[in-house]
Amino acid sequence: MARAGLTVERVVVAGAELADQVGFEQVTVAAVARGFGVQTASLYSHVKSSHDLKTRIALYALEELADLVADALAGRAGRDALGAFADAYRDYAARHPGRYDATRLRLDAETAAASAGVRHAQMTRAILRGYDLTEPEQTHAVRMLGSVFHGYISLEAAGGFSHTAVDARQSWDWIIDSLDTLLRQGGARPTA
Amino acid sequence: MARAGLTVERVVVAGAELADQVGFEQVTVAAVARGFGVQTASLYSHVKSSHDLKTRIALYALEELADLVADALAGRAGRDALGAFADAYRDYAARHPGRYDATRLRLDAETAAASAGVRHAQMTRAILRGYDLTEPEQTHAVRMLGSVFHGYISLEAAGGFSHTAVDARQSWDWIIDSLDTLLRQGGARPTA
DNA sequence: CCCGTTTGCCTAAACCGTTTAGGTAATCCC
DNA sequence: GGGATTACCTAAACGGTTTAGGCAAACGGG
Repeated sequence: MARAGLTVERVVVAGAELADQVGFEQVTVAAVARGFGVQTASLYSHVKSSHDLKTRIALYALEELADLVADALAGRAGRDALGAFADAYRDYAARHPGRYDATRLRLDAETAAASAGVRHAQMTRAILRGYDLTEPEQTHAVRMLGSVFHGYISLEAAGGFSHTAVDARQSWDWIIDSLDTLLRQGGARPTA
Repeated sequence: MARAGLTVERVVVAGAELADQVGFEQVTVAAVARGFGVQTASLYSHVKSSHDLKTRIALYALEELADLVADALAGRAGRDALGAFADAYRDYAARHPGRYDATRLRLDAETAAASAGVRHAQMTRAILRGYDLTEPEQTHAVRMLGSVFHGYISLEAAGGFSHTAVDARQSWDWIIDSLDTLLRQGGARPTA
């Protein structure tokens, strides 16, 4: 019986590719097994469960994305860094929709703490260091940036912006410019 | 054989309640049937498929939320309206997590066009009329507001903000204040 | 009020994905 | 070359989905 040469890594990568093709939701132990021409039960030597498989795909995508973002950020600061940061996320979501979805899988606290999610948060804070914000404000700003990018990308992926004539790219740029403006003046703080 | 008196509406409402209890993902034709003490197959006279059930729950939640938002908005304008609008969403998500999740179900174009999603967009535009924005800017701003609220609520629900000491409510208020400030000055348009 | 129609719910059965248990054969290491 | 490990298998239970076909309750008209 010729072996397919499965390993956890190969299974996870195959799962990630499958996610991009058919959607993260549709990634199933059985479907991945079919891709390898192998019995479903055979994969259970490599992954504990369907949920385990999905979690591993999520962690993999999180790493991959963090690497790309780190690259995009190298040597940039201010509005330039903010734009590169945002574009890295948006590009990844466009190129790898399934993996990007995986990225949003709810992880339990300890798994999350050990994941590349931490690097994402660090990079966001690094960008904000280019602006002049007090401590609680910086946290608010981290949350705001996460919300905007995350929200925009989901809504765009869900087709939420395709009904209007205005180009999504223009809105994206306008939003980034606005955030930059806002952060430069220290956020809400203006009517002081 | 005593009839349970099922109708599409009762099935959908039961599905929505179940979603709030166990999560939208876990809503299944079989589970709803169990709730009625009825055979699974019986529900298929009322709902075409599992996907059809979920779509109907989504449309129901979208209507309900639009009604609440409309109420919250009545007689308000400016920062006041913006805050009430945002809080209506956040409250709904907190009170009915399953239904809020349903709200984000990917709908095909025609279903979306016939849904209460249209009212949501109209209300967002109504708020923005209180600020002085040119036409393309208004569309950008609609997208930005949608992104922020949507993104923030998802991230908060996913537990993304629970690792830091800073209170989520404070961030929320800071973000709304910031958006208000930003919109009052016309968005990105600063260095003119 | 009774008969025909509609409709609400049923049983049966096929299909698919998940998961566990236990087995066999290929490969690795000494 | 032999013993341990690894990769993959078969078998089987379980649960959700969905279709087909049936019976009985409710309903409306004569």
